[in-house]
Amino acid sequence: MDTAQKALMRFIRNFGLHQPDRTPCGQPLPVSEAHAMVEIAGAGRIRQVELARRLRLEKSTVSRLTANLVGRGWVDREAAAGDGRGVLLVLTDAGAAAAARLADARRDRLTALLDRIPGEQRSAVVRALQTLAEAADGPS
Amino acid sequence: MDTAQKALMRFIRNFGLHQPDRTPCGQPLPVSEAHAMVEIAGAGRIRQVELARRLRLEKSTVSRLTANLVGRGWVDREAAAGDGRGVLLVLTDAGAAAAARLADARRDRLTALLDRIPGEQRSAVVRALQTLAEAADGPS
DNA sequence: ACCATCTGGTTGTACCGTCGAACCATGCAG
DNA sequence: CTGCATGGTTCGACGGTACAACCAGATGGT
Repeated sequence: MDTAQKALMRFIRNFGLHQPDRTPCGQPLPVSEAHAMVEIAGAGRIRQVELARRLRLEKSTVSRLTANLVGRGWVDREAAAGDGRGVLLVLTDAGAAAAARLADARRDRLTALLDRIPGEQRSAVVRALQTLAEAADGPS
Repeated sequence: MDTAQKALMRFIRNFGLHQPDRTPCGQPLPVSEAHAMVEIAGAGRIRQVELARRLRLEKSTVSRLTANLVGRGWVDREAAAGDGRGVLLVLTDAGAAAAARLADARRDRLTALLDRIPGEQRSAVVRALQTLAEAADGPS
């Protein structure tokens, strides 16, 4: 459908998905780091390679990403038990607090968006988003 | 809603909106240029400043973007009639052909995505996308 | 035990994409 | 004509990603 095409592009631009650093939170946080924080917070303890898989990023990218988060004092690297190569990522206390703040900011932003949608359509839109995410889950 | 949050993030990652150069078309085209091509093709003849407004980008960004497109031989710059400052962007013949090819590739990709959605939900999802784009249209 | 291979990470290089600031030229209002 | 606003360009900086080269630890076959 052609209208879907335009709608998606319009959403991307309007919502600012194009703009690298427009993460609305206390500190202007790079988007990729925000995504990583969500994943680490959700997993509690996660292998770097697994994080790369979930974010669909190269291991080199994730390595650098992780270095940034460690630099912020939000993440600790631990040696993976039973595998001398692996690195386990864990949130520090500061990291957990930051993750909570980020979740708040993100929720605010999304709430603001959804508030502009008539109530009777809102749940349909949320469901559609889930469907879309699901559909995009498989191979490319 | 928290589920909407996760769905959106999942969609962003799964669909590869994070990855700068994953434009599926004949030539590996930078995403921003693809967006610009759509807009120019749609308008036929557009002021650079207006393009910036529609893409929600800085004029400096659009200036470079335009230079790239001109470099590809896809766009001509014309002087705006009645305003010595303005620049009018117009597609060349090659540019129009490229725009058509891009539209095809984009449609293919989106079709592939929508094909993974059960038929009875598909139209709802498309409508929801439009609603979302609409909602994200206003001030941030 | 040993070597080849695989796997997880790191570092180097390159590129895209964006912004803000400084700057220039043109238009416009008083 | 002076001062301000507007459209564009150029400069420098940085985020974000990929690929390739490399290293270290794991694994499996002989």
